[in-house]
Amino acid sequence: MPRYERPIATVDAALFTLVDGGLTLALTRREREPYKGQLALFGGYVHTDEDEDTAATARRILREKGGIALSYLEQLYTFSGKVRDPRGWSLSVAYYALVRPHELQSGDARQIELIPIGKVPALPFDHNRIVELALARLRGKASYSSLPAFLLPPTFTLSQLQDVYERVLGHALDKSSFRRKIESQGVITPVEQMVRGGRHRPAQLYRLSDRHLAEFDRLISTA
Amino acid sequence: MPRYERPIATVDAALFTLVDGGLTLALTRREREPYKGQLALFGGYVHTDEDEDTAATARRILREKGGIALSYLEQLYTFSGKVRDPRGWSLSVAYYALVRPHELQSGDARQIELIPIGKVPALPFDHNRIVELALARLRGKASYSSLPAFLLPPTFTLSQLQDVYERVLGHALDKSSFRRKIESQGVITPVEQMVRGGRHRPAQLYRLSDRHLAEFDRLISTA
DNA sequence: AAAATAGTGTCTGTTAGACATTATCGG
DNA sequence: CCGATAATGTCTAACAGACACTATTTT
Repeated sequence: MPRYERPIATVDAALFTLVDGGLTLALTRREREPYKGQLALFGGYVHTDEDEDTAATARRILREKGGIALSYLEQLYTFSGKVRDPRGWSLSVAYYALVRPHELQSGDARQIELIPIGKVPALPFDHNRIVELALARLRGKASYSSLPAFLLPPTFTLSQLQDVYERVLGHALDKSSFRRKIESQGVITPVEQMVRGGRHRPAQLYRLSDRHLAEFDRLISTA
Repeated sequence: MPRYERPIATVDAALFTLVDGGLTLALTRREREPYKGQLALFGGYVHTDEDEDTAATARRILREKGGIALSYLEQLYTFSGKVRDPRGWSLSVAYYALVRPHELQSGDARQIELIPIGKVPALPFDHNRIVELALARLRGKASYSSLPAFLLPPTFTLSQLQDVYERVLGHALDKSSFRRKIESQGVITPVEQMVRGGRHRPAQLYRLSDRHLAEFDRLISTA
């Protein structure tokens, strides 16, 4: 048995969604010390009596604090050290998660604050580092996977899909190249329905071919 | 303050090197229970009084048990749960590391067992999962970065470099395409020296242009 | 000269990027 | 018919993969 004090073990989650089409971080006000009342990532202690593993901890915290159905959850990185938490040597297993906009409506609005990713304020602990890493991971995976589609409703048009990719990646994409790439990768399947709206040609609706994340054989064009 | 017991916090490291040109995993025999005497990854408790963070824990463990100078160290994933360790709810921050073959000579040979990656036996805890994930990460990064070069001496020929890439990736590469890719990415720099040996044309020696990992703008050919 | 490996050249099919064109809706 | 967005087509440059060929050493 160890002679050493066990570190504090917590889980933090960077939760992303779309608000008015823009990539948005969901934060919450801390209910306890330290930093009580401050805006921070969703986070909490590992409950060794009820959590199967740290992914379960993350899901429990988001369920308790927001009541949110996640479309994607992935472990990001584990942050650790003596100084990152005033309570002492700590270890935070960080996750990032995506939520579809219409799912977020069902969350407890009083416990969720939505901040556009360009306007994230200074956060307690090393939460700004976590957000930066989560964004980098999100952008990285967006360039070679179906990840951004998990921010959309179950069915969507190709224009909507291109728009989310552009929002996540942060730059414009060529329509023709984008469609070629997405269709050649077989990650989406047309559904028997069209969207009519506005005075223009109706758009084909699609869904993800697979409920899980699909990786492409090459990168999305960098335009 | 939490009402919950803190989980056990450990660090495990999958250490890779080359032996006779082949990718090899370095293991050690456990000095303590549980699984005392069994072959396992290098691992140990986080020492909150002396370790700056978990990367420092990993370096300390490898220093103590092997006396090894690492050429590369990267956090891999954090494994957690109630059942993975007989001592109780535990959390292992897993790392993987690369060592240059000539550096391994300086390690304590009695504490290191070298196993070709095709012949890794059943290991305690979830160490086989860690090894699999480490290999997958290593192979993934090999296809778009200078990572395999960290398994070579500071200077090397292009033939040696291609050989390590092939060993890590597990398949042959086209010589012409490989050289084009590597040289176009600017990750290596020729040094003022040639290697003469064998009855053939001497080879140009190179070194990495940067001490750090360099990523390519596209994948290495899949041949 | 022969053997062996280092290093270069060339052809071809595929793909990304740019951009133009056609299609189909609502009004 | 017009405005708007959906969807498709075309051209070109860049690149990967395959493979042939040349270069320089030792024996």
